[in-house]
Amino acid sequence: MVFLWNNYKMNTFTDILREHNLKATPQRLAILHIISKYGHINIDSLYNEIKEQFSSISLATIYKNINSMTDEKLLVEVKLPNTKSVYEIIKEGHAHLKCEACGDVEDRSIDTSVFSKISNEHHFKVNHSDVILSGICKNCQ
Amino acid sequence: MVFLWNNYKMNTFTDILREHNLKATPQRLAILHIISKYGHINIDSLYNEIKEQFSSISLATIYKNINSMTDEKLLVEVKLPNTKSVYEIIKEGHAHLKCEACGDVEDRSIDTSVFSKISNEHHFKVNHSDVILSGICKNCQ
DNA sequence: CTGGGTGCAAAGTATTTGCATGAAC
DNA sequence: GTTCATGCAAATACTTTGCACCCAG
Repeated sequence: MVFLWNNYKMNTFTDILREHNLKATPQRLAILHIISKYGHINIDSLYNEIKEQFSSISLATIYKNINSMTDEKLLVEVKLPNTKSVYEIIKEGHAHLKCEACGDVEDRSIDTSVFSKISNEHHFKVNHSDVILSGICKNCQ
Repeated sequence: MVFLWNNYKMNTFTDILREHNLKATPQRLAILHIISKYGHINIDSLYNEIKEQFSSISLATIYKNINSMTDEKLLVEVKLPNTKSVYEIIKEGHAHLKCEACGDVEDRSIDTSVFSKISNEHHFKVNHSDVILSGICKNCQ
């Protein structure tokens, strides 16, 4: 699914924001657009990219919005080893493959049966899983 | 394996530090002792606990040591959702179960075949895995 | 119109750095 | 004796907050 900077998708993000009790401001739409363009992004890169459209946007606005969207479960923070966190639009169960050479992060679907197994064996009710595999990607090998 | 504050174990940590090109200072031995006592700990708790033995220890010393021991692959940082990172002595493949109610973090061994599968299918050479399952632990249910 | 959002500047937190002294080996 | 570690204070980096103004609904 590719998100484009057009009316159809802007309306989609508008709707999504409203469903999450957030007003659809141009800054928020731009944040969502950029995140969906890259899949996941860190605060600094997001700030740099969004400044091209909103030259006077404040870093505080970025932080406030990332936090409110995260609180409303629209975004999720992915904490990565040896790098800054990235943020992405929430979606279900996938692993992150982080290349230690080029820094690139890919999403991969994952068989979650291991987790339900742990869940059952240890009577631990799993609500959310974070799986990050660090290594060397295909291109860098 | 239980680590105790006795000569045997202190010598062990002394050796481990030297094997990692680090001098075995009392502060470092205390840090390792405390980490092994709890399994994993965040910077603030570590600082508070270590002050009981070294009342004048500096936070900078904690940071420097955690960083050097992490650089030398003696410790590893575990980044957790919605909480500060904890540090633990490096050991192989285990998942972290983090209780969203009481905040406790448990280690569980994990079947890594899923990861080798991803590895093979996507030609990604996995060096390290971080698996964090967030949910509700047995006691808090 | 009303409530929430934005941008700025300032305040907080967290982490790192420089340097003189001191300890490990 | 050398080299590296410690502890302090200062610097830097990162994130949040307060407030006046503004815009989405």
